[in-house]
Amino acid sequence: MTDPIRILIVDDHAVVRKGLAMVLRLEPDLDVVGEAENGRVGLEAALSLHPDIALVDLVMPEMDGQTMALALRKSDPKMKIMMLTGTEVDDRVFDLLSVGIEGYVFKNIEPAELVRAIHAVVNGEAYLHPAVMKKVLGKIQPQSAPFVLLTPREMEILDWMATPNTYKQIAVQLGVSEETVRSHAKNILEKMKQPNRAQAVLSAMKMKLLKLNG
Amino acid sequence: MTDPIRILIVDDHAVVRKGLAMVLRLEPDLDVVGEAENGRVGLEAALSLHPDIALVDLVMPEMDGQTMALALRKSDPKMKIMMLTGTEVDDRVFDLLSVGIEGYVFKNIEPAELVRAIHAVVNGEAYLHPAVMKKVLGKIQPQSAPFVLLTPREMEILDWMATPNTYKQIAVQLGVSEETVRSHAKNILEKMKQPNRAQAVLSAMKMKLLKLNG
DNA sequence: CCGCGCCTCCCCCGCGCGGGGGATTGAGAA
DNA sequence: TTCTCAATCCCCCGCGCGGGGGAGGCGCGG
Repeated sequence: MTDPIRILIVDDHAVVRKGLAMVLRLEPDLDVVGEAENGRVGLEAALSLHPDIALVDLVMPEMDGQTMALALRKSDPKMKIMMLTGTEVDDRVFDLLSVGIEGYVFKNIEPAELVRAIHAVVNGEAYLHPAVMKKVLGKIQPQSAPFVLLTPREMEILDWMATPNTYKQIAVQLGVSEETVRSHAKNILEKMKQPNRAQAVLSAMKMKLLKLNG
Repeated sequence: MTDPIRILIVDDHAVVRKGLAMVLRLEPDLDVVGEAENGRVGLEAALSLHPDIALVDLVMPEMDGQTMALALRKSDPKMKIMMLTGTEVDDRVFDLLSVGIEGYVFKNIEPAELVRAIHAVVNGEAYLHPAVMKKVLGKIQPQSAPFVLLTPREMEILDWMATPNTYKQIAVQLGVSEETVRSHAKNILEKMKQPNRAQAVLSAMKMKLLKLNG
């Protein structure tokens, strides 16, 4: 067997901390190495204790979980972070997830489930509560609002407009005159109601007409 | 108690179908109402049987799971779909998820976990295998934005560069001179090695320095 | 047949912008 | 203290680009 998983618990409610610690200590391969009552203290504890994973409450005095997670990400990008919250799931989860946390669970989670979640996260996977996952899925699905008023040729030009090429260079690539490209570009800008090339490309990407190849 | 959950199993391997059916029938609140050996047959079965959820294998002859899921989505958007696959997780999962399935599990899943997944999905939640979830998360937080060579002020200017505002207008907004903004912009372009404002913004978005607010 | 949309090409104008210089201040590191 | 660097401001130049105009050919549907 490998070393036990070192866990730091950060929550402003002592009863929650104690409860979590008790549950987790029942597992032989889990080791609660520290507790903290807010983000500021939790951050210090995390940086000195170097746990494998930090269970962090979202709402706390002094420094909230998101702020702490952000700071922790910068200081120690490898440390896993699992966020603990109530049961509300609003759009702020995306801000949270964009911080780069690996786990997101609710406080009413089943102990066995939490243990599994911790293992998953420490193993480099990610664990989100299904309700949160649903929201995330909904975000990547919304997909293709097919607002295509552009002709095929204009779509092609639009693709090229997302490149560093000047209209003259695009014209060479397409084997037409620069004036033709500029003419298409003008029509595109007008149709999309965008003031310039940069905004047109940005707008196109937002409405999924273009995909960022990267 | 409510009625049992009606399940349709679609897999080209009889042994998998039988195995799944056997495991699921052990649960009193689960009811396997049908089996099918490929997407085409599965689609017909789904539309006639109206199960609560369809467990669908990804790779099948005649019609694969993704095609079936897509067709099923159009015919009966409320029916839940859980995709079953091997253990490979490549970028095609995003095509799959964009179809709008609610579940994505591997065939080597623990029976108890599968049961929980089915319940979660039928309850309107979503269930993804942690490895898949990790990939999805990586998509919305492609994470580790280490490439921050920009100063805070430059980041601020970069944000504004993603707007239709001219440098002069940005300067007014920030309460500084146009020359200052242009100076920052020049430094940004040089640091990012981008030829112009449009490419800088695009590039910034690709490396997630900027997020498309939409 | 005739109109209409699409693609092609052309001209002019003015300004936003990229790229090249440089200067000053203040904060923080060496 | 000295030196670096972020942040501020200034000048000049040339070109890419947005916006305005117009025109001809071609295919397609009424």
